[in-house]
Amino acid sequence: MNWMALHDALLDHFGPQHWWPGETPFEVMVGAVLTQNTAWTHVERAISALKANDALSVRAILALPDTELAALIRPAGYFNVKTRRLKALCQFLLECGVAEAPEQLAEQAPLPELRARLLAVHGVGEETADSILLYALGLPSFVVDAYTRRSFTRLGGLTGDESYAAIQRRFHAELPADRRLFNEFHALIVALGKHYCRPKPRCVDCPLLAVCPHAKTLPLR
DNA sequence: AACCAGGAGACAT
DNA sequence: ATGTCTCATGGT
Repeated sequence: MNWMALHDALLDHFGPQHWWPGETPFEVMVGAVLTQNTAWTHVERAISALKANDALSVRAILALPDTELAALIRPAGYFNVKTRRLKALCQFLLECGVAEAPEQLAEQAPLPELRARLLAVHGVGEETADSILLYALGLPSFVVDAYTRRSFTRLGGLTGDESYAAIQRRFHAELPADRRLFNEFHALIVALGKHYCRPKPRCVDCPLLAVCPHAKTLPLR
């Protein structure tokens, strides 16, 4: 199948997704950690709580006692784990000298090095690193998530057992390194996943099957 | 009432 | 390198 054609079909079907839902680059970074294996609606409450307590900044988060930070982000789940991860991320930004303007992290190194430095931060795995690179810093690093693997497996573009790195290489090979394209495509894939590629699919009559001729014969898993 | 959500780390194999 | 367990709230 043609991956660019799939993007166009998705855009036509679902319309622009306006991702990432967040007002500032730092808010996007925090959201990237909080949404790990968690529904976005829960993350919104946690971020609202942080805002309501003037805690949505690098220094404010680092200044909060763990128990207080955990209480604020409680609705996002895994609050003890995410408390440590948020602090590790903020500590990293502080040490980079971008505590007041986290978006300036993008000026400090080329994309591959930035990615490696993010991956070295506790609690920042591949998807979180790429989410930060793409949606907070505006750099063309494709985000691969559970929906991406499920949707493309079901549409016939992947076998389903590829590693994260292998899937990302595939996207980078199939598409021009355009940050706006990567932004919209990933968001559209999530929209597709939510509607048609849940673990237990309710509706298998996906209107996008026309773009992916092999999809009809694929087992749903 | 089980199942799941825009994962990552620790640990064993 | 790859597989399994844990972390936790709140929707459907």
